[in-house]
Amino acid sequence: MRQSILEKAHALFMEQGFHKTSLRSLARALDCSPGTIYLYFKDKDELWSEIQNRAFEPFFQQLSEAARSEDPVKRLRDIACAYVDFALDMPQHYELMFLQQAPMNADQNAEHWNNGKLAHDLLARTIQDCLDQGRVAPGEPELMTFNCWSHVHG
Amino acid sequence: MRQSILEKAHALFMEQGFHKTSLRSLARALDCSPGTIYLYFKDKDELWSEIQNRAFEPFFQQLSEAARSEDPVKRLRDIACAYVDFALDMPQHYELMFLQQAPMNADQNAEHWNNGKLAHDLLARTIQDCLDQGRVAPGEPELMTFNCWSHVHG
DNA sequence: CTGCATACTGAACACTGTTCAGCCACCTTT
DNA sequence: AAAGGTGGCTGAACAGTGTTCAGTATGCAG
Repeated sequence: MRQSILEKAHALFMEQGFHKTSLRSLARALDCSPGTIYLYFKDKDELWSEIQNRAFEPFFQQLSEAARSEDPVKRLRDIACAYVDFALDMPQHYELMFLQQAPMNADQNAEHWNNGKLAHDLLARTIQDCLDQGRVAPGEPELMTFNCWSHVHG
Repeated sequence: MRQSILEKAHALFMEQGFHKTSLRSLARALDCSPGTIYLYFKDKDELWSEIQNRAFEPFFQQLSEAARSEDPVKRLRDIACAYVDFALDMPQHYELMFLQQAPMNADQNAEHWNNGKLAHDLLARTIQDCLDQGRVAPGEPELMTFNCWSHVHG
């Protein structure tokens, strides 16, 4: 049941966005009552977080597969390419991850952010390596991570 | 009246965000009925757009004042500085403009986007000038505009 | 005093997320 | 076979939302 809720919700969120998808219509699409959803997710937000977090999983996987090279600079470049490839190859996933502006307010710093954080850490680590080897101009690592992130993202 | 709606809405949106601010509570804060708001704005979204667009006004002004230099490269740098200064000096405004993720879905390509577009154009023009003078590595102008934007933004 | 705009009201509609008493099928235990 | 739990699910109910619209008040022309 939990699984089928996740799948239907994924589909509906994707095609209608977060706010225009009501739990009632989701329940109707699943042939169950609205209350049922609350047996598996405490919130609409929690359901959303779960789905969004799952969307990050293949993303993170693709990024880490790309980051195999020994040379940290090349690794950085590979990650960037993987990032863009992912965004272009699976636009639905990408949209789900980022463009869908939704709650986020509640738990931007919460534990649900797993896979997103993993990806961020991967990038941060690579950059740190570059710095350690003196391969790029030195600077505040966290700041550079963000810079790279938003640079590729834009 | 229209003006006082805008002001109160601005305040409430800012301190509570878009979704947690109901038109009813806004009406209560203004000592008027919910219907009154609909005499001046056709939508909650339109009210929001209006406010967000107004928030861009001083931003654009600060940016264009910074962009006085003859040298396009220096101009580019000045714009970037002005951008960051604005974000740091007036964090409420900045938050209202960007971090508040709200409708946007409806009319991302609509006419309301005036001041935001002005700022974007200013940046695009400056970059074009840099290119024309061969002062930076050549590339797709629109893409570079976005790159710069997100780079400074991040 | 009458007519006519204008500015506003507030009840009503069709939704929303969320809760909770109660139901029903299943699995012990007696 | 009867009694008692127990977990999964229901659907009515609550409090709130954005939005609409018939109706009211106010002030200004003729």
